[in-house]
Amino acid sequence: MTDIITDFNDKTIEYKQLLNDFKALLKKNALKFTIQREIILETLYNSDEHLTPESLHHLMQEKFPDLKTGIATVYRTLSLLEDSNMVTSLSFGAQGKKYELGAKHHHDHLICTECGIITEFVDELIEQRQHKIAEELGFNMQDHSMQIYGICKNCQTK
Amino acid sequence: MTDIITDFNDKTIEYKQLLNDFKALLKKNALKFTIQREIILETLYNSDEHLTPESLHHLMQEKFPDLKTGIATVYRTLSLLEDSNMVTSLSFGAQGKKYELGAKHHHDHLICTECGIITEFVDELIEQRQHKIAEELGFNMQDHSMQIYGICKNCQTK
DNA sequence: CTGGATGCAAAATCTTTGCATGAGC
DNA sequence: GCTCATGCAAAGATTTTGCATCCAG
Repeated sequence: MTDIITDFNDKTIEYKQLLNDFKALLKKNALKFTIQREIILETLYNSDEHLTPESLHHLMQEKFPDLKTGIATVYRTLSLLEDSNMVTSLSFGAQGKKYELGAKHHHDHLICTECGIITEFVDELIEQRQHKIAEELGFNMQDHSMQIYGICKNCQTK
Repeated sequence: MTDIITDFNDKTIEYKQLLNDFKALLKKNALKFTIQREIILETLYNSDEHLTPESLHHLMQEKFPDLKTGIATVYRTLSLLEDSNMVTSLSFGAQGKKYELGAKHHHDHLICTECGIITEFVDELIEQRQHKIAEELGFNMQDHSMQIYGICKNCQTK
């Protein structure tokens, strides 16, 4: 029943496929595939962090200094991706929203409040219950996010 | 097993006690108990909604038109309360953060990504699994937070 | 070619801060 | 009385928008 995954190397979706999905989405809506949009998608894909519009913009400028993308384009593309459920936004404590690609494999977080280490896990039973709850309350579930806070084994012995 | 709570009438903490906690907190930090701070706490307590700074400010002005509290005071007090863990903030799709009193009974959130409405629930099975997972991974669990995102019944029919 | 996309800068929001005044303690 | 809190307005941040130009299809 339990299915705990603690490493993050097996991305579930290939970039190629992701890119194709994006292109299909654009075509379907008579929108255009631009180099800026591609780079935004790629940067999101290659980052394991949750990015703010600003940090995403910054990463893009680092990696592609020649192409000076405007921050407005980043905002516009993130909205587009969010509206079509390709990325999700979250915001913890601090100001501003953070975005991540929804296509990466799903996982929850176990966060040590001492040392900050983050362990990822998935529990099938919880996943199922979440769907059930959403259903019972009439929600069309799209996503979820869960964090457990505690003190990790290592920090307990200090 | 399932224990879904969608209404909010069994507040676990009396307002008196909450107020005392707040006063103790202030005293401990050599801060002052002001009428504005009291009204902010009371408004949070009497609201079943998750409030933005602006909506909180609005409610206060409705109920206490004589006392014209500045929005800056609302922001300052919310920061104070959040720093001392008396309130927690959440932020979903839309812009801006929403605050709620942390002293109310424990619950998780179901958030509509269309209209932003937040429904609360508790599921015993999930609570148990969380403890179990933390244990299995050697964590000493302290707390958790969970949000399910989706589209609410109402928005689905639009 | 044509309509959507971009960059830029201005505008609109949202949040924080400085300062003079007012109020707990 | 001191010191912190408040309100106001100005300053900062963040996000959105208008518009001329550019470019994918």
